[in-house]
Amino acid sequence: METVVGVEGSDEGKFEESGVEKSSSSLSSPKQIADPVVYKLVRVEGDGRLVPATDDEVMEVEEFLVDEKIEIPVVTDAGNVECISNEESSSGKSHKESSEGLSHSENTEPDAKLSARLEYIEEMLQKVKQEEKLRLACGSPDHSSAFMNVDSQCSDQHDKLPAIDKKLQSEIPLQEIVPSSDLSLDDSHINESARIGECSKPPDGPIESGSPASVICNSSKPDFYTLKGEICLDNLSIRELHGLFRATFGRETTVKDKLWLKRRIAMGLTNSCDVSTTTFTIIDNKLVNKGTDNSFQNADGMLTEGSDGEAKNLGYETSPTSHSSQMENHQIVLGKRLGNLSVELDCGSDDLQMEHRGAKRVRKPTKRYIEELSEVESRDYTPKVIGSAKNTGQGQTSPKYCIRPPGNAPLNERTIVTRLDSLGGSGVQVPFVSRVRRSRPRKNIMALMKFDSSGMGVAAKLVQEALSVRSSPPESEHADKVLKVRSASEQIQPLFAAEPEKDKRRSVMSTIELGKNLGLKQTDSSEDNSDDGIATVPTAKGGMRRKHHRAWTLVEVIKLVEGVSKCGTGRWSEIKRLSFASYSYRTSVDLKDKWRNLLKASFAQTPPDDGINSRKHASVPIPAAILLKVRELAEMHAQVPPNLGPGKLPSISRSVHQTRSGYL
DNA sequence: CTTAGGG
DNA sequence: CCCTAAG
Repeated sequence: METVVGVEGSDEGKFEESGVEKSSSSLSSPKQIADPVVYKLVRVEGDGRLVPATDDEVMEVEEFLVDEKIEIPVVTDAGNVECISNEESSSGKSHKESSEGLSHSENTEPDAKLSARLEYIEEMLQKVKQEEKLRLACGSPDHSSAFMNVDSQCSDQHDKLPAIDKKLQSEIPLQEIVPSSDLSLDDSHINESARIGECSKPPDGPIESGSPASVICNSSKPDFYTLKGEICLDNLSIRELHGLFRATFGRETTVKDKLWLKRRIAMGLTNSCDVSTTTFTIIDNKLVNKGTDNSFQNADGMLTEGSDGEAKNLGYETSPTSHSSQMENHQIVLGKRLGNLSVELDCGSDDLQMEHRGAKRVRKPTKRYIEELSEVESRDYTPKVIGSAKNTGQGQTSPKYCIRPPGNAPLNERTIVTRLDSLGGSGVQVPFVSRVRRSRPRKNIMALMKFDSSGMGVAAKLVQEALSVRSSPPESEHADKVLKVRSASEQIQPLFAAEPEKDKRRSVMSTIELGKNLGLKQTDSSEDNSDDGIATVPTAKGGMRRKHHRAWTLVEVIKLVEGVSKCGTGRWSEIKRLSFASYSYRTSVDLKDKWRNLLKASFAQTPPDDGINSRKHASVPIPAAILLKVRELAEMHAQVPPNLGPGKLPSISRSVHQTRSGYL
């Protein structure tokens, strides 16, 4: 015992010296609550997070440390050595176990060795640092982390939580929904823990409850959380509770109900405990390479034989990277879980919750037509809600938004796309449905896909940033050009990844047909744009207008004329097939429209100008020749089928006459 | 589906 | 360009 005490003291001193104050500071500063809780659960906190709370425990640890010391050297450097370490640990463990017994309980051998301690300390320091880093990176308040640590420690030391967790898990593996959180503390806790357990599973991988840890857990009892939650929180004032709440959940709460606060906080704590426990467990069983993440884990290891090996590894040298990553994930997960929890539980009105819900409900099943009529609706209307994206939080450990798993079909993609609505300036995310050409998917589909992909990229960005940045519609063209290259390849799957930066260009597909086609027209290089620059322009007022407008290039016009001359007017589909096969965009309708315009233009021009194609105001100057041709064709066709247009003909004929006269 | 016409 | 209505 004495030895132990001495050890503790030394540890403390060391920690302080090293400047690992963080743990202590966090603990002390954030909440008074911590003290009570800590005391009960983790007494060691004050000393150092890592140090076991109880003397007995400490002793145990020391023992472990010794072992570690001995064994560690072997395992040391490998970050991945988990397995090895484990084995070793197990071997070492066996010794300890024999002496200690399986349960971490206080089987202590007063062998404390400084060297072991030192190592341990070092490890701790590293961890702490990493934690700090993470925290900073995440921007999460120290408190939370402190909490987590505390929790973890507590849980670890007592092993009660883990036990609960395990139990719950085994019992209610898939229960996600908390029926009623309000019922009783116990119930809520249970539910929560169960849920958490489940949640934790996916990210980390299948958890098995056969590990030593589980055994330990079983031995322990579930009263822990109750104690923690109720007792600790009981003493706090509302204000303190609020603070605690904030620390725990990272947000403010307006609720003044002490009970509620307590409950929630308790839950949060429990959760965190659970999480940590779970992680730990997982590690034991699965040996995730990440190595143990948190100091508490180390503590665990020390205490429990199971984690022993891991602790060792860490103590010696864990690869920082894996370490950090793990931690990050861990934290994130926790946060998410908390968030979910809060959402589910939400007794009061929290912004977060509101947001979530709001997002979910946004979608409106409106019909397309209706949509058109009412712009507002159009925006909101979305077949598939993106809400899913938001929801993703649950199972997903990944910090980023996972919009959707990549393998989805194009449709899905489209669905997924989210657009930040410029509306109101508030960065509301609205699912964006690209308006595809209803009529012709054919080749256009490709274009669409591409479009979607681009759009998606934007969307993704938006989502991530949640800023009011809107895709610049006008630039679409430019973008198109830029993308051109990519567009060619693009036709296939945009494959928007969950990754925010979707911009990444896909490897080029063999599909450069477009390029070939383009090759046909030498005239317009600009025209060759294989991709259609479809961009939807969100008009503040009218809703989104497709900016699809693709300027007709001269080549196109020429082709059109040619086609018309060949096939005649009205056989647009034919023309399209013949002359515009290469152009995916430009539907027969488009051709027709263009022709109409051309006709109009030619006629309009003709009178004033003698066929001088002065008309250059348009970006694309149409050569007189073309106009002439158009006129000619118009005339011809008009004349050819006299039946058709008695009404129409007159005008044409007249124009023709004029033209002719002028021409001739 | 394609064509023709209106917005 | 988009959207629809007709054949």
